[in-house]
Amino acid sequence: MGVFVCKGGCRMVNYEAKRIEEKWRAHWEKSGRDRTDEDSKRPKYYCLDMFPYPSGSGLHVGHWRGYVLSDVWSRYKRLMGYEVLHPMGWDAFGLPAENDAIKKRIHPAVGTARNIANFKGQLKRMGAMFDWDREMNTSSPEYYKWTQWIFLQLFDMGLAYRKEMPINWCPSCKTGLANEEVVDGACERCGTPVTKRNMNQWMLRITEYAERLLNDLDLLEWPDKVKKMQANWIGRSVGAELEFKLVDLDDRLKVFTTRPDTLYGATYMVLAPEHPFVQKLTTPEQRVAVSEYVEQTLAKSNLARQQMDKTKTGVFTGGYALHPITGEQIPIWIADYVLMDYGTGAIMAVPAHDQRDFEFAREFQLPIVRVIQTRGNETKVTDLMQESDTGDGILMNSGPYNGLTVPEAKQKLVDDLEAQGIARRTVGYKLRDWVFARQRYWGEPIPVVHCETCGIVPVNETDLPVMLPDVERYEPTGTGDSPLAAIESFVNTTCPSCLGPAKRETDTMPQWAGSCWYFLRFADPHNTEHPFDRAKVDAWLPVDMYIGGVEHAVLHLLYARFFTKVLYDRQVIGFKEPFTRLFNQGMMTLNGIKMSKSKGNVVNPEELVDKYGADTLRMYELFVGPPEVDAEWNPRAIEGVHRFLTKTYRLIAESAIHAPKEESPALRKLRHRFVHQVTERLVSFRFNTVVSAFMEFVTALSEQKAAIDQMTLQTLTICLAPLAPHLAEEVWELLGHTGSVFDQLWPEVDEHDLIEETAIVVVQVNGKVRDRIEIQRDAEQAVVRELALASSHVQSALKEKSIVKEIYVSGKIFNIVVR
RNA sequence: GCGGGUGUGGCGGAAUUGGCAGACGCACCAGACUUAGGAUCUGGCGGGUAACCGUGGGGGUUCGAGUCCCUUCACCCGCACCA
Repeated sequence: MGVFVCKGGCRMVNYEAKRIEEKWRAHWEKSGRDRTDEDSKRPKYYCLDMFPYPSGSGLHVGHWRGYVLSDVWSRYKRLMGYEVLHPMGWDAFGLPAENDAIKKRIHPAVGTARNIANFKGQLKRMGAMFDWDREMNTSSPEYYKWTQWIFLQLFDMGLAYRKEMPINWCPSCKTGLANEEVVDGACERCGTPVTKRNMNQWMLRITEYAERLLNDLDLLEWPDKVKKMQANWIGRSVGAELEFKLVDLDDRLKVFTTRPDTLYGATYMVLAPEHPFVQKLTTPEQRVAVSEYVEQTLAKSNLARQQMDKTKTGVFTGGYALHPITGEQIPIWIADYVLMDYGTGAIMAVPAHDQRDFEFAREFQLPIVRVIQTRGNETKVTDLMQESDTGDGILMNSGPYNGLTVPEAKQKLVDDLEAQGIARRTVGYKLRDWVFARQRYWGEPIPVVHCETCGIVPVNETDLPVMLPDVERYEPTGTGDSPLAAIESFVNTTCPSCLGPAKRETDTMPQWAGSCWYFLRFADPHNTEHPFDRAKVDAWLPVDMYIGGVEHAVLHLLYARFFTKVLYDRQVIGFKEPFTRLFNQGMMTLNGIKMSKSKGNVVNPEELVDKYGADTLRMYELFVGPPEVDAEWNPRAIEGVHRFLTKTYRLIAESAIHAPKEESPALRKLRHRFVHQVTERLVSFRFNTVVSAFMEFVTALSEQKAAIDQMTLQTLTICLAPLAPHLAEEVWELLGHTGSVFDQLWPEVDEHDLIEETAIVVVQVNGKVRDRIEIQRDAEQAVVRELALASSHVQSALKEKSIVKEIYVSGKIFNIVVR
């Protein structure tokens, strides 16, 4: 124990964080303290961090936040008697490594390995109890073999398919993107505006799972915000497909609508410019205008199509449809506000009751017919409408349906049209199938071959993994081919089916692929025969607590849920949802902006660990604010936490020597109140207030005149252990124990010790505090009243007033109402 | 536009079910110990001389509102022509 002599000659214990932390880290490593025991009789608890992409820039204090949180939680659960699985691994496929490879001519595997070593060292210095024996890396063949295996299952189930279609294309990353990766019309990674490109693509049929992905959100203890974001993204809407006959054509036009009740208000139709009917509907007079408009639309980037002021544009095709009931002719237009990949790519436009249709109708002087009489809107002169009216009401201008309510009309109209075979109830989703191929090098090769005679043939399971070959140049070709296409030894192969010559698929999987199932692999990370042993996975999963940033709300979290459901259907696992509970930690900001290397505003944890120790930084990360809220880094405030730990260390170290066995009743009360408070705040994830509870307790202890007893010191140490594990182990040893503090159990609270005999009652007059009086807890109201009225402060407030009413909240407040 | 969130001292933030607003920490001020203090310890610290006033603004319910209701403003996040 370090001791220094202060000015006055007193000897003081010195808190040597660095020495203590190195000592215990070595200790834990040697004893295997952090390894998860498969044979433990304790109940299981799986606490998982969203595993990191090992970037070159390492960790900053913002990254620490989530890892500290999960570690505190894991250690707390350990002390609560659970066998905790708290693993860590690397989401190691991805563009930065590849871009680095292009720039520096280092193989991505080399750069990635170096970054991983760096990350791992940093995480170890944090003192987190990761079970490093389970470490894994999505870019290793041992792992991606099974990612490819899962792809084969998807293929076999018909959930992976190829389709020629215009997809989102990032000209800078030179690859296709999923819908989820396009933010405000730009590439999520690099911010480059995304364009459309027609490509033959691997897709995953995630839409097939839309309904279950939506419904099963109910099973999850996730932040409402995230559930809403997913629900919103899936975007379920109930409606109907209606068929319209076309004038002079044999075909029927299908439209999707959620408002079949407004059928009589349909004054025109709109097709997406890409709609297959456009050609045949267009009359010779309109041909030029139409093809010009179609060309224009296709040339527009997504960004332009979205962000351009929403002035409606469009062209009349010259064609007409027939109203299914009245037989009236309805002109058919094309406009880019109708999207080809939603619904049927065609709509019936009801300008009176849809704002977009209204704007379009105004722009092109198309008729507007009100068919719903809404409350407070008595006008029947539809030309006077200033905007569409989407309110509820009674049908009008709708022939036999007049007088029905909106829900009645929806029901009856669809029933009637259904009877004629020209309507069908359907559900539409905003969710699109997942573009699951990237034209880049550093990813899992998609394990199929293209055979001239057999077509697309999956690689035999026994031939997995399809190894990612070494290449000379990593640059994307930009032609839509991945760099793998240039490697003949990779491309040329034999067909697993007919054994004839065939070519390998050269696209790779998107970065999300590996993270779609890594949480399963952690239960059995070294299995070479299977992706994992089902019994192990079913025993550990689902993840009890999943901690990570909210930025994955619809990307990773939706994809991982989809994979889980597929594997459940495939009977590879026995549960439908991967993550029971989710917690999103807030970001760390500096000068109000998100901390990041690229913005040049990172705070390096290494220096802080050197100066104060990891325990101080851990605790400060918690103290900085509510864990779910963004927090501004305050370089000074960490001092306060460090002072607290120094004080705590001294208090325990110095008290340890002469600590009596017997505890005083006062300390016993103090201790129980503390444990109660800290536990309550911990379980409700109010970690910032957990830290203040410690501060208050230690201050109260240091104000004690009597020596602090052993029980109190032990309790303090155990409670502190999840937050400051190194310090706790050290003082646990100083208190004379030999084992790890993490083999102890979290202290229990005796409710009896929380009850105080006396209470302070606030005396108010007309709601204003006038005095405080001490009473026996069970004092009768009459006694309290007498004491309250005896107070001189109260008396002066009562002067020349008469008492109207008295309210007594037992042991808390006595309020006298006067006039 | 739609959906969600947040507004409390100089700052970060506390405040079970409506019941003492400002816990805890930072910064600041004063003092102690010191050759010295960017160490440590003690005290103070919303505004106002006071009565009182104070949780973005206005209104309401209540004996009592940061907390509930209505209204309004500001900022943040998500979605965004999804028929």
